Amino acid sequence: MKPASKASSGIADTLRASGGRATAARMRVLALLQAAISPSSHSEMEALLNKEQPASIDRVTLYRVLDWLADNGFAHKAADASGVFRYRASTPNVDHTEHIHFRCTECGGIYCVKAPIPRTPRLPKGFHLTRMNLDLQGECARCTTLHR
Amino acid sequence: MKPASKASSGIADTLRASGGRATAARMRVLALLQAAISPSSHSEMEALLNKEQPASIDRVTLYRVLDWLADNGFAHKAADASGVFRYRASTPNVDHTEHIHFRCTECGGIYCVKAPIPRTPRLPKGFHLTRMNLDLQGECARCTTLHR
DNA sequence: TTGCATTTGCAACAAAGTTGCATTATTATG
DNA sequence: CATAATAATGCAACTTTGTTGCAAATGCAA
Repeated sequence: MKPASKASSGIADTLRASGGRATAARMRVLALLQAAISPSSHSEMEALLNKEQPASIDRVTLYRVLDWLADNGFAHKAADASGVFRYRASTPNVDHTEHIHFRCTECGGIYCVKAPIPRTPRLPKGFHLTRMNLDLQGECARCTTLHR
Repeated sequence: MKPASKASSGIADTLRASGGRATAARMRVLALLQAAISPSSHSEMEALLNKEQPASIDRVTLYRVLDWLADNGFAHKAADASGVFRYRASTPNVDHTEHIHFRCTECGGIYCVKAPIPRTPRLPKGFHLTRMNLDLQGECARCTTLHR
């Protein structure tokens, strides 16, 4: 038998797998992100959390939890059309390094696009490339329909 | 003869054409936007303006001028990846949409790279692409030599 | 040149996000 | 199970970015 330090509730193990700790805040926030139908802002998450349990997670902690989730591949973070960051649970078991992302400027959602990565352009002598990023922007299907 | 109210310096007439007034602030800001190689933020514009003439345009006025230019079709306004609004002249002297930019992470310089733009990837149904941006980062030739 | 609406500058405010630090909670280890 | 190490949290204060109301200045038409 394998007792496991605390509760091995799936999400907890997943979080621990990244080297970090499986805290109550992280699990609640990730669960909410996974249940959300569209990318959520910090203030929206805060409202949600306070609704299900008043004065639950500190403002700053929520910022840090969201960023931690994004930094560790559990969520995507992107600014929406009005410049506010929105977070969205990422699809597990998908490697995001080898494909292109489409960013909806309306809702901030990030979608994977099946397309070949363009080959590295030739640079003038002496220039050294360390990062190349193809950024697609526009309006996603959901926002297009909702919007009109 | 047609004396024209004040100075008919091209830009002034263009601005007046939209029904608004051709003020000093609007002309300076539009000129700077047109000269800029990449979209500029409010704070960048403010720094530029103060460099060429200290304490020249009020912070709030600059916000209003930029928004007025955007609202009247002289500029485009969009939030960048970090959530800050950036403005770019809508009819710049040089068209920067058809080539790629290389940003030096050392000196911040931006260089135009002659390289073919990758062809537009196929998107899922309902998705609308409005901007595609290939972002190259690294060290420019000058910094590479200086640095080592 | 004058009248008047439009712009500007100023002050104050608001929202979004960050930082430093003391306290608390998680987890590995004995 | 106890506990020490350290990672995460809460709190207060702060920064940056953007907005609003209003009096004073300016542009423009007549």
